[in-house]
Amino acid sequence: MPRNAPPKAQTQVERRQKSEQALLDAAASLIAERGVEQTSLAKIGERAGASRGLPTHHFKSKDALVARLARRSQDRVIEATRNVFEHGEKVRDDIPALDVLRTMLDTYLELFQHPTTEERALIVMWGATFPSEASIDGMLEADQRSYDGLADLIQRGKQDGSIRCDIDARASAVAFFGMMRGVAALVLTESDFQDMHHVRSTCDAWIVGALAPTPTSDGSG
Amino acid sequence: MPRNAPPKAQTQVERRQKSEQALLDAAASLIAERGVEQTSLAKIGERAGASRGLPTHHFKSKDALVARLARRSQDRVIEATRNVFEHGEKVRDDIPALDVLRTMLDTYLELFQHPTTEERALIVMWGATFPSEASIDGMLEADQRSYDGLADLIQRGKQDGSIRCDIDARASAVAFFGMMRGVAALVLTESDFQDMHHVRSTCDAWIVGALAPTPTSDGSG
Amino acid sequence: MPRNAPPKAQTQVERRQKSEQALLDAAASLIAERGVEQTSLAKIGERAGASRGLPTHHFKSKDALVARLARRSQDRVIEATRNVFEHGEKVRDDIPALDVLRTMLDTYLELFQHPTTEERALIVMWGATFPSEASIDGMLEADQRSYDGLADLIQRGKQDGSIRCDIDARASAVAFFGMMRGVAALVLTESDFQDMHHVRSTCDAWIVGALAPTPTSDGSG
Amino acid sequence: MPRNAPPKAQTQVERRQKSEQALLDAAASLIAERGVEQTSLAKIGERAGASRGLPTHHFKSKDALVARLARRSQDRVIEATRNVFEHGEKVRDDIPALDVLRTMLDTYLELFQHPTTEERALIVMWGATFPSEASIDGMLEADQRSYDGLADLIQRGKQDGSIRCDIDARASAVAFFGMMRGVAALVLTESDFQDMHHVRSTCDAWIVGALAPTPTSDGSG
DNA sequence: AATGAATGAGACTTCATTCAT
DNA sequence: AATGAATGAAGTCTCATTCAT
Repeated sequence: MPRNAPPKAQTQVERRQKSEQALLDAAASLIAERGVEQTSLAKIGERAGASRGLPTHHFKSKDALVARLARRSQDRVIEATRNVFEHGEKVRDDIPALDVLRTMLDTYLELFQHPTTEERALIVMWGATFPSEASIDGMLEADQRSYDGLADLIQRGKQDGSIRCDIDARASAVAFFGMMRGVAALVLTESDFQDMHHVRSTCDAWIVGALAPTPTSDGSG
Repeated sequence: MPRNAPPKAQTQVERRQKSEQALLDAAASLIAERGVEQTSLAKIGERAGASRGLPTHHFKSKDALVARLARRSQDRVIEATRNVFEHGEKVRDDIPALDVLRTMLDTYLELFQHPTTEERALIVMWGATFPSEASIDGMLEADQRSYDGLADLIQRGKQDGSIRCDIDARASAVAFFGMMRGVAALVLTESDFQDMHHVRSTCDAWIVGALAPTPTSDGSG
Repeated sequence: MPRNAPPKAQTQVERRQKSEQALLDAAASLIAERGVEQTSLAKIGERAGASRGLPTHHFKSKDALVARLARRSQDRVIEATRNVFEHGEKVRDDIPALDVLRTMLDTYLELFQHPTTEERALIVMWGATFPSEASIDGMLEADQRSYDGLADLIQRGKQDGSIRCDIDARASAVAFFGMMRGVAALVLTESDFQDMHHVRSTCDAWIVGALAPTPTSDGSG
Repeated sequence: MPRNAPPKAQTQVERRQKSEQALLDAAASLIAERGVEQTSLAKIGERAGASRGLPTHHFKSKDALVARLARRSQDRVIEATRNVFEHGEKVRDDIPALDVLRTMLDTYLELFQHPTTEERALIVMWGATFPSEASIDGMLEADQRSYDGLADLIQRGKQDGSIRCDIDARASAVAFFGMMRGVAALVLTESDFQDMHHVRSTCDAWIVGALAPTPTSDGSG
C-alpha cells in the first residue's frame, strides 16, 4: 500500500455515516413536528434507534447538528428543483431564464403539496432564524447564496430577452424568494388548502405578469 | 357598584392594565430578540421592571401570555395599515380594491424598513407556528381572518373593476399574503437590504401586473 | 411605620436564611467527604432536606455556592482562634505578638484534632485551589488577608520585643501559614496520628525556636 | 512468534513505554492545570498526540493512570532531592542527619521556585487526597513512607549528635513534612512570592532553630 | 497495539408552575 | 395585587468505559 490508507477504517466510516444519516433523519422529523427548541438531543437519538448520547457524540453540539441538517435540507431541495432540468447532465444555460424561474417555483410549491418531513423541517428552521439573536449556522449563508443565484438568473433573463429590461434584478429576487418561502410556509400552516393547484398556477401567473416582456409590445404592432 | 365605592377603583384597573402593557412590551422585545422558547417568564418580569412572578400572576400561563401578545401585535399591525385610509372614521368602501391592496402591502413593508420590537415579534411568532404540532393560540385564527379578508377584498375588486375577472380570489389571497409575510421575514433576517425602496416598488409592480386588468383589454372595446 | 419595612417579609427572609444555612451545612459535609468536584448540587439539596433544585435557586451557580461556603468556613475558623483571646470584648493588642501566634497555631491544630465537617471542608477547598486554572472565589483572597495579618503581627512582635529583630516578617508569615495548613492537612489525611498532643507541642517549640529572641542573650549572663 | 519474525520486537516494547511516558506527561500537565476530576482521559490522549482511546488502553482505568502518575511524580521529586547528595552512587549515611534535612527542604522549595508541570501535579494530587473518602492509590502510601523515612532520619540525627535529644522524632517529622508541603502549596497558589529566596532561608532557620542542639549546651561544657 | 464509535449515567443549569406571604 | 421561595422536570453537555475494527 503506497499510502497509509487504513484498511479496516472503511467499515468504521460506514458505520459513522450510517449513524449520521439516521440521526439527521430523526432530527428532521422531530424538528418538523415540534420545532428546533422543542426537539431534544435525547429524543433525536431515540428516534434514530440509537442512544441518547449519540447526537452529541457525533455533532459535538446541538447547534452543529441543526446547522448540518439545515445544509442538507437546503441541498436536497435545491437538487430537487435542479433535477427537473438535468435528467442527464444537461445544463440549463440554453433555457430562457424566466422558464427556469417558473419551473423552479412550481417545483418548489409542488414539493410542499405533499411535503416530506425534510421540506417541512427546512421551513421550520427558516422560521427559527427570525429572532434577531438567533442564528442557525448555514441557514442564512445558504439563503444568501440562493438569493444571489436568483439575482444572477434574473439578470441573465434580461439579456436573453425572457425578462423585461426595466426591472431591478436584486429587488425582484427578494420578491421571488419571499413569495416562494412565504407561500410554502402558509401552505404548511393551513393544511386545508386543497386547492394547491390553483395556488401554483396563480403564482406562476404572478411571475409572468411581473417579469415577462409586455405581450402588447410584440403582438400589438 | 353599589357598596362602599372604592375611591381609586379606576386606578386599580388602570394599574393592572398598565402592568399588563408593560409585561407585553417586555415580552415582545424578548421574543423579538431570542424567540418564544428562549424567553422565560422570569426575564419578562424583570425586563418589565417587575417581579419574577408577575407574568404568571397576570396571564396564568406562558401560553396565554404569548397568545395575548400575538393578538395585540396583529391588531396593531392591522390597525397601522388601516390608518392610512381612515384618518377620521371614513370607511374604505369607495376606494378601488386594488388600491387598498397596494397600499396595504406598501405600508406593511414600510413598517419593516425600520421595524419596532413588536413587528419583529409578530414575524417571530409566525415562524413559531411552522412546526406541525406547534400552535400559538390566536395566531392562526387571526391569520385565517386576514386571509379571508384579503379574499373578500379581491373578490370585491373583481366587481369594482380594479381587478381582473379571470383570477382566483382565494389563490391570489394566498400569493399576496405569502409574499407580504415572506418578504417581511427576509428583510428582517438579512439586515443588509438597504434598497428597501426598490423592494417596495417591485412588490407593488408585481401586484399590479398580477391583478390589474390588462391595459389592452379595456382599450380594445 | 416610619420606614417601608415590609411587615411580612420577615418570615420570607427567615425562610431564605434558614434554607441557606442548611444548604451550606450540607455542602460542607459533602465536600469534606468527597471533594468539591464530586459533590453535586443535587446531593447538596437532598442532604439539606430540600429539593434538588434549591441550591441553584439560592446561589445561582455552584461556583457561587462554594465561594460562599469558603468564606463562611474561613470566618468561622478565624473567629474560633480569636475567641480564645476575646472572651468579653477585650482586644489583644496588649498581648505579646509571639504569644498570639503560638495560641493561634495551637488553637488551629486543636480544631483539627477532632475536626468538624466544616474545618475539613476548609482544607479540602484549599486543596481545590492548587490547580493553576482553578480558583475558588473568596478562598484565595481570604488567604491573602490571613497572610497579610500574620506578617503584620510578626512585624509588631519585633517591636514589642517578643520576636527577634533579625527575621523577615513576610517570609516568616509564609513559613507559619504553610506549616499551619500543611500540618492540618497531614493530620486530616493520616487519621492514625493519635499523638496529636506531641505534634502540637512540637509545632509550638518550632515557633518559639524560630521567632523568640535567643534565650542565651537574656539568661546566660 | 514463529512466522515472519518481527524485526522490531524490541521497538514494540520501546514504543509502548514511550507512549506511556507521553501519556503521563500529558496527564501531569492537564492535572496541574485543571485538577484530577476536570482532566478527562480523552484530553490526555489528545494532548499526548494520540487517540482518545489510548489512555484507557494503556492504564485500564482513570484511577490506575492517576495512581501511576502519583507514583512517578513522587519518585521524581524524591530522586531530585536525593541527587544533591549522591552524585555517583554514594550513600548519605556519613552526612549529619540535620544537614540532610536542611538540604532536603531547601532542594524541595527550590523545585517550586520554578515548578515544572510535574511538581505542580504532585501538589494538586496531594490536595485531591484531602476529602475523607477520596484516595489516590499510592499517594498516601508514598507519603507514609516519606514520613517514616523522615522520622528515622531525625532519630538518627539524635544519635549522630546533629539533632537535639529532647525532641519527639515522629512529631517533628510531621511538622517538617507539613511545612514542606504547606509552603510549597502556598508558593504555588500565590504566584507573587518572588522573594522565594527569603522563604527558603527562613525555613532553613526554622529547622535549625527547632532541631539543632542549643548552642549553649555544646559551648558551655 | 491502537483507534474511535457507541453507550448511559450524571453534572450543571433553566424554567414553568405552585404556594406561602 | 404582587412577591419570591420552592419544586421537579427537562435540556445540553461531559465523560469513563465497552467494544468492534
